[in-house]
Amino acid sequence: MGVLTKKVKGAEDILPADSYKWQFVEDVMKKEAESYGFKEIRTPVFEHTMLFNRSVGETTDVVQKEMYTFDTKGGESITLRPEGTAGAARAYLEHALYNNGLPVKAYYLLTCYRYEKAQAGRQREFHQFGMETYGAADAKADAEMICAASSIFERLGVKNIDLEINSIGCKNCRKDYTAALKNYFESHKSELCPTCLSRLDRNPMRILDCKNESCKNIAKDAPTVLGYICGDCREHFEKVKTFLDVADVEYKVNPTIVRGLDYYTKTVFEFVTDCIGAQSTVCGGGRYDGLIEELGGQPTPSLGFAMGIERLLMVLDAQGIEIPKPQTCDLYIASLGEEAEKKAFKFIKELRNASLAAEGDIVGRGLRAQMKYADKINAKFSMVIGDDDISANRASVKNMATGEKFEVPLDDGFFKEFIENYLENYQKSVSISI
RNA sequence: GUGGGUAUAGCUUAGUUGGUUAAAGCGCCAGUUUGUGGCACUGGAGACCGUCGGUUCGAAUCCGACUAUCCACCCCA
Repeated sequence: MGVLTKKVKGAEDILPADSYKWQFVEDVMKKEAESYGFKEIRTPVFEHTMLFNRSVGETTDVVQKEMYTFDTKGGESITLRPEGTAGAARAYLEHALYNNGLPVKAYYLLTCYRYEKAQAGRQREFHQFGMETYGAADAKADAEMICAASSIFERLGVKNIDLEINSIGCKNCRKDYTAALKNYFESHKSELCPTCLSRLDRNPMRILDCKNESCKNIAKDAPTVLGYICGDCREHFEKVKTFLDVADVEYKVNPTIVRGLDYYTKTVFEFVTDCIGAQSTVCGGGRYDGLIEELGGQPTPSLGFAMGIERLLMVLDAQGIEIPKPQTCDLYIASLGEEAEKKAFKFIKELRNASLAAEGDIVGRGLRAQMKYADKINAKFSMVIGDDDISANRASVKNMATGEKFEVPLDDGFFKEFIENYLENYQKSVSISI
């Protein structure tokens, strides 16, 4: 297969046979976000490279080795977004959204780009759903954010997904903690893996996240953040937990959760599962009180999360959760004979004008094959028009699920009879619900 | 960036110690006598067996390289 018919590594096609699954989960997400008072924000796929350097963090892996960065003909450095928070924060500042009153609540559904080695649950182009709140310092905002993520899983029927939370403190207490950690790991330097050795200077908190057995062993007895965070941060964290309890959201405190993007402060959380392979984090987020200020705005306590849609779909698949297939065709009209073909074509057009989904033969098949096609596309009703029917001014409509047949007139009375007597009853009997 | 696995029709796979025109199921198309789908039956299309090279009288099968893909490390959603 040549390069012309080969997709780029790490990219995926979402095919017609599967797109309904995406539409379904996206719809659940949108509805959920909107019920929490969030409105959609859409930002460009690319931003100035500096925006990500500044917000995601110069020392992070994402910025250092995973960004799709290029120079434009005008000499600007542009980067395809590796995540959604930076662009949303930029738009918040650029358009002074705070002037509409705080808090500002926004959600997004977008593609992200990271140049990583593709594997299960990790692609170079992937989709995220995310929610962001700006200008809310209270722990209730944290709890609300976590509730929103949690209820999306709940509505989709996801089981065995664990919420893990932690607090990594504010800028001040993190300084003390980082120093204590560094001190601790210095004394175990010889037992650390090479990667962790390099982390020791840059960002010792990441050592806690290492999967290497020896490092894990040392990390086990390392001082925990929770022992170092200041009074305010501690109080904030306690309040988050209290409100999660009030909302009946189950969680586990995991002191080793360290998010990989620099902007996080205080509350951090992840939803993890063991059913989709090594990339087990389906949703991650937290508070980023310093971000807006870092980008040049007024100090604005903010928070958010992002959910990987591919990973979420993998979870649904692994847990055997079936997404209802939409029944898209209301009426398939099969036709036999020249006059009948014209009549069918006209009817189909009129049904579509009335916003119904109608189809007919467009490849020149025989009656039997037309019926097979009607069955294949899962049409609700089918109808056969022959030249005889035109002179008789009657034709039969068939309910494809039950096989029942009904006579309908072939003139203007058709629409009234078909829509009112059959289609509406059918709709009621199936009653599609989310 | 480091490892490991896999590569045969659109999909899932079979192919015996190397031996003629490379199988099957699903899917697709057409038919099974007059104008009605699902079931069943019949037939058909569809594969340079990932690529290049080597061993051999002979390679889908053995060897090598490359490429693609998958999984894991790492990182993150």
